[in-house]
Amino acid sequence: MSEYKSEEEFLKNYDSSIFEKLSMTADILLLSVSDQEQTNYRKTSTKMMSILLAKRDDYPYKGKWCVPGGFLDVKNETLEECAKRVMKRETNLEDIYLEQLYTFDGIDRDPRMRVVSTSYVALVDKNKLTQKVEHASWFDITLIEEKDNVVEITLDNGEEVIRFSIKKVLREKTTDRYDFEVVENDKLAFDHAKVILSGLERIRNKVNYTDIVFNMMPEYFTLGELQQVYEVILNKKLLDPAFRRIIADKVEKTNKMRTGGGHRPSYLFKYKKN
Amino acid sequence: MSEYKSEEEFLKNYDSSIFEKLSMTADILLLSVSDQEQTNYRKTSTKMMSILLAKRDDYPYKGKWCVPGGFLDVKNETLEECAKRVMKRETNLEDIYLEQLYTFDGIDRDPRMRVVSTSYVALVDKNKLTQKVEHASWFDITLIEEKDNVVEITLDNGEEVIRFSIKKVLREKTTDRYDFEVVENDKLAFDHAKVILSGLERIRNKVNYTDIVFNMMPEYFTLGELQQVYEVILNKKLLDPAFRRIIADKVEKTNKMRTGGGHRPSYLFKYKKN
DNA sequence: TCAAAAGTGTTGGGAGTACACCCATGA
DNA sequence: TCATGGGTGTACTCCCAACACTTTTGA
Repeated sequence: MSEYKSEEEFLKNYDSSIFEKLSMTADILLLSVSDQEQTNYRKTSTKMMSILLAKRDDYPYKGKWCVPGGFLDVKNETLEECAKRVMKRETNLEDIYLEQLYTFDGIDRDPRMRVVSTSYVALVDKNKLTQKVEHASWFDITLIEEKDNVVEITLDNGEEVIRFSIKKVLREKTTDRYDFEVVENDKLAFDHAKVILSGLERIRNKVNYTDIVFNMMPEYFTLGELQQVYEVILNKKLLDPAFRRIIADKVEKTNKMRTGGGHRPSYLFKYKKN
Repeated sequence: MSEYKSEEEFLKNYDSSIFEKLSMTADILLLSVSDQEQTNYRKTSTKMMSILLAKRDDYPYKGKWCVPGGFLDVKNETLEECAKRVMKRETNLEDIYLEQLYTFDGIDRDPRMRVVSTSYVALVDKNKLTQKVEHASWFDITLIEEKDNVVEITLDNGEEVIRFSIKKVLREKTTDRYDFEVVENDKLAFDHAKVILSGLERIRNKVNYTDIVFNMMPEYFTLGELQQVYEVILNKKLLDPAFRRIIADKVEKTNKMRTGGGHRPSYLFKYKKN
């Protein structure tokens, strides 16, 4: 910032290229957990991660899907306020978990002008969603990590399937950071393939040392349901006794029970706020 | 982003308030570890974290200190390229550790116009710095966490002392996130007090589960020196045997030794790249 | 009756904590 | 000589993985 040594010099440069057609967007990676229908009356429904995507019908990305976002109103809002406004518009929800993810840019990100995008991750309990969202739809996420650092992601909303793969290239050894290179992607606009993977990894990393999952849970839940959410985020099966011990002091047993599952009923728990 | 349903509508809004006087900067939190002189010939020099600040002599922050930064050249560079350019300008260093920290904004951040700033943390081994930097100076950092979630930070470059304090207000329980409220600050421009604390916390969090410290180390170092760097970042004393076991497989013993310390000489180690 | 899930107890290994101890140096 | 830091061994604690086991339900 010390480029401008005086007010005069600053004003002289005021209309130079730093102001030229720059705009910002806040993009929201809205994640939740969905229930898959089960045929066997005994089985509990399995869960999947899901993401809200919006279908674009504007030039130049007509027909492509993207993470919901909106342009920053430069005069009137902060980036986070912008993110909340987009959330409200897309889901009619307020006061949900929102966390800044990363600021993505790239000179050719948008062919129309220079756009820098700050992305946010939002987590919701899908049951809270009442209104049917227009031009948007929830996609179930399947994520497969292959051995050569290639990640295959499949998004499925029941009607359309989006597939893309990303190669993780080691960028820096000391902190184990990777650059994401999109290998294949035909249906996602912008660099949203990268945004999605970043967000999923962020949540996965936070699961083990925070209580972040409770933002995706309803008020009352069984320990089995909670465990399933952990499992779907971590993408691996957990052992029941270990899991129960670990989350024991994070939850509070209620006297409510869930019956009707063709098996022993389970107590409902809620998040202990201490 | 689905605000613009068609190209026409998009173009109609092209010159609306989203383009009005928006600019971005990349700000660099350049951190290192300094050696304090020791009077006793036996004692090893103690270390402190240190930060590079630039003195502003431009309106409206004349006389204040700030984290070095520069405006994004909208047409020609990415934010990260901008950060690297600033690094090069301030320190003449290239290829050092650089990590995006957070995108700070706030409508009134800069009184002249709307500026959104993406901050980066850079780590260096101070010995690599050859050139004397103009208008900039290294400050030793003292950080005291008080019990009521107030953090006192003192920056000292030998001539001038900058003191500020920040209150950490719980923003969100599940992931233990805090908002920073600057309680007191007279000598730092913009919101750089917050930027500094964010960066210090980021590094501290990463110390335990990454090899990030090695970015601040010279090629050869003793285990005592390495331990001191861990201690100064974590702000607590570590036990020797435990520390040695933990970092044992991250370092490689060389046959070089450091003598002349008034005590048993120590082997020099280097980072094991595996 | 029995498959499925709820829920508990026990054991062992690996990681970190704490402490005790010896080694080598140079003013 | 001795304060100072370099360096190692060991015993203890705690957490978590793994496994075995019992309980309860509804078609």
